[in-house]
Amino acid sequence: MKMLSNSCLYGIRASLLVASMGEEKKYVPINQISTELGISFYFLTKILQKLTHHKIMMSYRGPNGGVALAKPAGEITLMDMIAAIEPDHTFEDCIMGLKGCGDDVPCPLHDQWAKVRDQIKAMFENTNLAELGKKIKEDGLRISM
Amino acid sequence: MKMLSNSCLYGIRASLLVASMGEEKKYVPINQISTELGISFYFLTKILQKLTHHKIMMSYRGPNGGVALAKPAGEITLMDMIAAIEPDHTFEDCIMGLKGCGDDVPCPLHDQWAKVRDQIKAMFENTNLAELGKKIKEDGLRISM
DNA sequence: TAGTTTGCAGACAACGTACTCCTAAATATG
DNA sequence: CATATTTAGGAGTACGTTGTCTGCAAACTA
Repeated sequence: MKMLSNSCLYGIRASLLVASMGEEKKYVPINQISTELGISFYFLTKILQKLTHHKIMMSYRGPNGGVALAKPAGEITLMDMIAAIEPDHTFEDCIMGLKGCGDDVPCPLHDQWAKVRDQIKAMFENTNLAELGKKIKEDGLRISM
Repeated sequence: MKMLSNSCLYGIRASLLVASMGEEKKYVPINQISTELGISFYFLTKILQKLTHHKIMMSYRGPNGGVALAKPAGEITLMDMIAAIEPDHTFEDCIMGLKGCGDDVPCPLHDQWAKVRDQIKAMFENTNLAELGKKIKEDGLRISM
């Protein structure tokens, strides 16, 4: 069950890696990120460009250049990332794909689905990069394969 | 947020329509289903073929032919439909797309996501066509656009 | 038997996502 | 200024899903 596109997943994992690098090294080269995460350099470049366009990251060209978070990690939610990378992604759709489905004219699964859907939405809205980064460091979790 | 492919959605809605037609008219022509639901006839034909191959539906050619449920609607769950139409669909994947993520080596979102994921899975496993069809009839809900 | 209705099967086109490659622009360093 | 490094941006490829079309097989009807 694929909730998010690969682009989105790659963007989140890359941001998490940058966030976990700490402050000492301001810009992280995309080449290094792609190598550590096992993601195509060319593809990752495109995705991170979207993030810089949306002011979630900032970039710098030339030697010692790369990308860095444009805001504190605690102020970047997963929902921000999704909105930047997959702008058409919505969390309102009917699970049966019916156009007019809603609280007033619900489809047969509407009530059950709306509850679950809202949980997912809340999960993305309430999780920020700092929180995730902390878990990665403290619990020894990983964002690479 | 698209949980199921269009093929799956079309298959479910078509089955629901057939189920709601009652017993008097044994076979329902695909042409009629596609017209009522606003789905491409050619495409729907392909999808329903998958269902007949999986013995969820049965078909009959020639005049007064069409498709019909091969079992009582109460014995066909949404999960059965998904398995037949989208055989590669799994409900185990990590939401971050990480390969080895699981209860033992969880990704930062694993615990939250596993709970939601299991709810979705249960929803598909515990809902059958009879139940949905009943709601459609009694509550005046619709499966067309 | 001939013609009509219906599903079956295979090929094909259109589209979006994923991914690759190449050139240009910016920046640092000698 | 020349060269190396690194992102930016546009073009192009690969593949799966969606959707279309055509010919064929089965079944009914006259």
